[in-house]
Amino acid sequence: MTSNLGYALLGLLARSASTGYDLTRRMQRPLGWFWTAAHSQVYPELARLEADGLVQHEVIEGAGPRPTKRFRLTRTGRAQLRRWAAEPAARPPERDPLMLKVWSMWLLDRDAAVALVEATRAEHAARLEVYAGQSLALLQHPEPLADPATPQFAAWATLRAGQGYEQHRVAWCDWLLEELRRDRGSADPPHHD
Amino acid sequence: MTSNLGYALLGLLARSASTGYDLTRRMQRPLGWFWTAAHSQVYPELARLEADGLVQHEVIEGAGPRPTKRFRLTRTGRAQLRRWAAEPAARPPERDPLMLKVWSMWLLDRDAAVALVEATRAEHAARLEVYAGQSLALLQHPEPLADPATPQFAAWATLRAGQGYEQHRVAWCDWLLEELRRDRGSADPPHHD
DNA sequence: ATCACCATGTAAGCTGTTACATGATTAA
DNA sequence: TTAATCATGTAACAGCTTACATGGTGAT
Repeated sequence: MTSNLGYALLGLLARSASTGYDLTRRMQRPLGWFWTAAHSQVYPELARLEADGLVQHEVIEGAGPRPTKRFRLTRTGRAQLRRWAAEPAARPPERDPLMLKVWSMWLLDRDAAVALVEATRAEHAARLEVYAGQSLALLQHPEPLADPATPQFAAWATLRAGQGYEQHRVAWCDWLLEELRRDRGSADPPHHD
Repeated sequence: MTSNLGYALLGLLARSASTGYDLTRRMQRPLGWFWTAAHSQVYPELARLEADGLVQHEVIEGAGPRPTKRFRLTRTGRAQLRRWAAEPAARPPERDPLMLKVWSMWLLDRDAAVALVEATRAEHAARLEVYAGQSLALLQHPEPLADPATPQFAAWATLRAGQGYEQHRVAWCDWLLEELRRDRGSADPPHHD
């Protein structure tokens, strides 16, 4: 019954115990490259995980107006995380807002289409640079990257996937720009409103 | 105020007028490769679009127990679709269940990890074949593919993106499998529960 | 003095999924 | 006669986003 968000939190807690606040921060990067959550989602989910016996908290001294809780994985939680990680992942229903726009791109004149694709390309290229920095940081300690049983290896694998994705998007943008620019004949859109 | 789903429907109606039922079917393929919706979402959305003056319906003869409605784009709807298509697309918060599993893959023994990645690779390779078939179908009429002002060109561009994406995923799986298999020393997972 | 950071929660609203509901026509 | 297809809707629920709410400590 545990949700994807729940497993994201378990995955963070398997690395180290944290407060809800800290988990929210750790969700931003690098986990946030492929799964995000706001704190308003994190706190109720932690309560659910605790009700299911997958995590436990102890109250520690902290700065907030309410008691500060440090959560850690239980043995049950760790076992369930392992079981879930081994099951094949369900393909998510892809929802790509850019492709939705491209789907209706035939209504645009060439300049508008080119501008859209160029803006997209720039965003993906920028993300690639962020990943390159992250990559350098990981390569500072290359030993664990060779061992699939380390969390560093897992982070490395997801980063590689992110880089591959961005490279594919940049290449696609370049292809599309070439196609759009090759077309010199029909600069007019099909209908003007 | 129109949602992505609304623009998906407008994008379909810009190609041809349809009933809600037919729009639901047309959402499956090829639009469904990057945006899906169930009929329970389509009907209320069509009502909203009509309230906003972006689509209009006429009642036609049909098979259902209720009046059958054929929807078409209004001039306002077409103009709004064009405006929206030209604006840069917001990057969606990426949510990739596979990467979530990979993030916790360091808890698995090598065989389980390999099995997971192999299953993933097979799925992406299968999708590539589907796209290849779609590609052949589009290439039966190659003329409009050279003209960015045709809906065929737009469909072609999204298909190209889909192919690039699947290729990148397959390549990433192959890289990861190699990494996992190269590691012969630490076949044991870090903790057994 | 004001802002950022630590820290935890609730509430309202939107999007999307699954299930419920109806009923005619056509093909196996 | 049984199932698939055409055809349209509602309801319940899950997940996520945005906003509301509180209050202490340390830096500028």
